[in-house]
Amino acid sequence: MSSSESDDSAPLSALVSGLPLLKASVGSGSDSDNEPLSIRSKRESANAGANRPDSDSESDQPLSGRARAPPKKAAANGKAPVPVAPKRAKRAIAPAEPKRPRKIASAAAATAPPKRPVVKAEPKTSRHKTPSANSFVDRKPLIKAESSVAATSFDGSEGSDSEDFKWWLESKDNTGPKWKTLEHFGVMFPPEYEPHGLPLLYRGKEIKMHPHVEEVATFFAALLGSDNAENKVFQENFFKDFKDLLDKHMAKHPVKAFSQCDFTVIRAHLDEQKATRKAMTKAEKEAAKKEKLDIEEKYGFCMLDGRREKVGNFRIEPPGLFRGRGAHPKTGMLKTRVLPEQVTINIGSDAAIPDPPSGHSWGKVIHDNTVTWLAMWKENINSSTKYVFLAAGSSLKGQSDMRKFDKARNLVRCIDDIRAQYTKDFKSDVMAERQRATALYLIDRYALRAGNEKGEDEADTVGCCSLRCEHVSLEPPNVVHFDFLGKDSIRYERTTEVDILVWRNLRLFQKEPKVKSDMLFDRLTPTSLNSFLHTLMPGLTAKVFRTFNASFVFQRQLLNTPKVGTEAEKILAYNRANREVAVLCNHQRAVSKSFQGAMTKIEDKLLAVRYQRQQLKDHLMSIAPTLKKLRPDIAQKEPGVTAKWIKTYLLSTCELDREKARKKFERDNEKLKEANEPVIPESTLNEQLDEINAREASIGDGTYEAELPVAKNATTDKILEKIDKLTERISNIEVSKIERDENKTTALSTSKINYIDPRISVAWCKKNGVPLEKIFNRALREKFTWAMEVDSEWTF
DNA sequence: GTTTGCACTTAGTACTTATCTT
DNA sequence: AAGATAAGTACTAAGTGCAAAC
Repeated sequence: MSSSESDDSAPLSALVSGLPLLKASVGSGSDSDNEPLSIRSKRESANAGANRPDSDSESDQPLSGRARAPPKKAAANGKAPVPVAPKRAKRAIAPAEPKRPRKIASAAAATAPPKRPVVKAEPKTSRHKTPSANSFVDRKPLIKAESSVAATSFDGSEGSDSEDFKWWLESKDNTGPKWKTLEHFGVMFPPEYEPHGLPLLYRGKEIKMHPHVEEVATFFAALLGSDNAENKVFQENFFKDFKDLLDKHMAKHPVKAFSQCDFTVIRAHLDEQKATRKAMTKAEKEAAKKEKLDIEEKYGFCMLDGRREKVGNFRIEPPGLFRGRGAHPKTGMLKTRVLPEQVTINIGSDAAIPDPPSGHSWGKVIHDNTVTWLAMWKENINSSTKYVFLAAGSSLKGQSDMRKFDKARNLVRCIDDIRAQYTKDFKSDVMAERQRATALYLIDRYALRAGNEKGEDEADTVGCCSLRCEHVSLEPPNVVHFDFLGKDSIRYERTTEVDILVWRNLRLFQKEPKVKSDMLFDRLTPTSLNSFLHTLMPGLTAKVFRTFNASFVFQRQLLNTPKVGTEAEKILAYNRANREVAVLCNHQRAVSKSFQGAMTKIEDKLLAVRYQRQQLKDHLMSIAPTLKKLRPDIAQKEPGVTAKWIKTYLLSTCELDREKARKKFERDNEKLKEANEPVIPESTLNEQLDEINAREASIGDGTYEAELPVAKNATTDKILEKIDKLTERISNIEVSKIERDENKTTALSTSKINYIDPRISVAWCKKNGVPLEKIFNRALREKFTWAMEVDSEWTF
């Protein structure tokens, strides 16, 4: 069980051994490391050597009774016939009305004084000034007046842009209103559906559809060939909604079965449209681009406390088929069109209320400055709320982002105590405490999510608190195998060694009479866990551990950056550190369709270079066999470069060379023609082709003598030099191959955007003289403006 | 204490644009 | 200059966590 045994399994080995704290080659595991690590490694070794009397049998006694307590929620997957109250089912069925008036903009302030000071004006739903009538906007120059869309916009000439405003220099707590004044242009609606009039084929017969029906058929046609369209549940849900529409709008239609529906006519039309769009002229493309920019100029910005700030998702989500992830029971259902009447606008009480689309009115207009959203509507699938927020680079988002990282950074100081606490609680006599401690260990070490309870009408995914016995299998003496679907139905699979007490606890929590579909931590909920965490550090919740560990691991991994090295090498080290974090957080992505092809290409390239090196080695051995003593590598055979491979390779070069010769011939002649000069006769090309053909024949019968990649009379030194060059190329290709393979399923962006404190990266850039643009794209630089001023010595 | 609603963060994917190869 | 590939963006689903309502 020595931790060293996992070192052979590549850079990510530390995870296998169970440590989010990866083994940095710099000061790995030594107490010279940062404070928190040293404590942790001490605990690590203490636990490893712990020779604690096996008291499980004793502690089982008082606990087993509690363990028998029925799980809060039985398996949602229907595997277990445990009687379960359909907890939230009614939520989905229940109509939206009557809604409890939990928050009425004006009344709330009067009746129950909220904790945060709320500045609210009375609703002014009726007051409809047009934005252009607004004095504020009036004073602005009409920019882009020629535009069809935006006659006015917040162009930044008044007030200041958010980027000039260094909010992070002012200390600001999280209490109080989120803004004082707020002006914006509302939301943008998707275009109305334009019927194409093309039929559905039912049992081969054309059926022209009502536009409302046709629209939905077209949604499905667009997905033909995708995984969604192949998914049974998706098909069923789609078809039910589709059929309802058919029944509603088209009397006596023959459509009965999905299997008889053929959407290919519509699909062909969609493909055609796509091709047309692709084939647009440059001017047309420019015009479309400009139109898009104009829209963004108008809706894409708002004025918040007099500053111009970017709005995030100002477009109302268009109708379509709900693409729930994983085994979502509602996937494929029709997501209906959102009308202005369903949209609530949140705006400053003194601001002009944006015009709803003509002939429509807003559902509600409120003036709630305790929230950050500009508009809101309810979506019909899960009746969840959709919001229009400011963009990631805005001051509001930036402030909460900074608070998030500061909180995680706070944990650096508390983590030793917290770990000591939960380690102690592994042995608690109180079942709930033992479960809590064990769960916290998993959250801390493996960056698991809290794991809130989920409904019957959602995909069956879990986090730490909602783990079921079936998700964890144990192997003596202390090996744990996790296998479950987490957020977005991404599989979490990991085999690891844990603290022996954790292992015994997990065994205890799984004990009969529990069955595999029972909750592992039946005495624990995210709420109870979080309220316990609050007692350890203000504001501490389960998710903070993810942020903390991600940033902490990242900073530690960056110690591997070579002190002397090229920029590329440093960036490589940076990306490796990033990847460690991504693996820790289980940030995955689908393997791209082109991956295998690209991989094969790299392998071919690698073999081709190896072949060259083999040729040189062979040559050296023949002209200077004694070199073998000095350079034993010369005698080594290149792996993969077999006689069979060589033959195939050489033959493939013939084909390529023929193609090259033809192309060159054509190109040259075209040029000559243009210059009115005599063209090269076809016979010249034929001579070249004949040569290649002859080569091909000699390869075929084995008489071919391959050309050396060096001059015939090259000295041994020259050849050795060339070999070394090839060796470097080979190792470069191999590294890129490994990188590519490791990145195949790992997404680095999520951790970079959400988990890694940007100040670590900024400090690293300053320290290593790497320009920030090399690691943060424009969006990230905008998002993290608040982090830019730290110096090179800043630490998380 | 439990349930529900709400607000906000986190997440992967589909599409678009920029850059590299050939 | 086109096609391939990588990088970046837009989109929206799916989480967390707080607090009001019951």
